[in-house]
Amino acid sequence: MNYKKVLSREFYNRPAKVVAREFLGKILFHRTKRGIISGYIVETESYGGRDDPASHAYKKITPRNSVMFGPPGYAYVYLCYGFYNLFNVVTQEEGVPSAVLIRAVEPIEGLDIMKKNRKTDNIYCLSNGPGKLTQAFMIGQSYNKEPVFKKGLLIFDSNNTGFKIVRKKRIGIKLGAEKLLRFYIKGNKFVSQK
DNA sequence: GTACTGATACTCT
DNA sequence: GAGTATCAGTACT
Repeated sequence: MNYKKVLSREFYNRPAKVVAREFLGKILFHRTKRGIISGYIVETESYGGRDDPASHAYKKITPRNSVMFGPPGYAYVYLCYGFYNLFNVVTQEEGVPSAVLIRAVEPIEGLDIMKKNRKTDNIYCLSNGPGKLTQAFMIGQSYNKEPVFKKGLLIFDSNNTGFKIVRKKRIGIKLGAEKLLRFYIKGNKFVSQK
């Protein structure tokens, strides 16, 4: 597998919905002690801004959501329902709360590691959901507030562009659910929901 | 195939 | 104390 360049800080310094859209087809990459894990990003959701009631940063800054107010290109890992970590990347300039949730990934490398992490041999169940992909990729709380443009957890550019993008409603939220801020690759089998 | 439920722990009020 | 950006398992049709 050839990896092109790592996405720069500037890539993230744009509105979340733009980054969310451009994330599709890019490569999530994690260098771990057990080997390299990587996959194409096939599904994302955009959060943030003062006008988005579904965003954690909608009301005000708190210790938990403070990363979203920080500079772009940093990870925001959040524990949901007690045991699932959700992986976001902060976008837009410092002071503007916004982030992109990575919802699903198509595995490229590290299939064996993912299968062990997820305790299944079904490749379609390894990373087709936000909680699942953090398990498969071994992304935990320790990555919260860590940059994704250096070190071991990275997002690479790719020339995987031959696909159509579908825009849909976001999933699992109550407020702001009507906004079309979920993006996924049309026809991809690793998308969590159609 | 769809519908409902319980597990679980952390954050903010 | 209430709510939560989920998932897997079970019970149905």
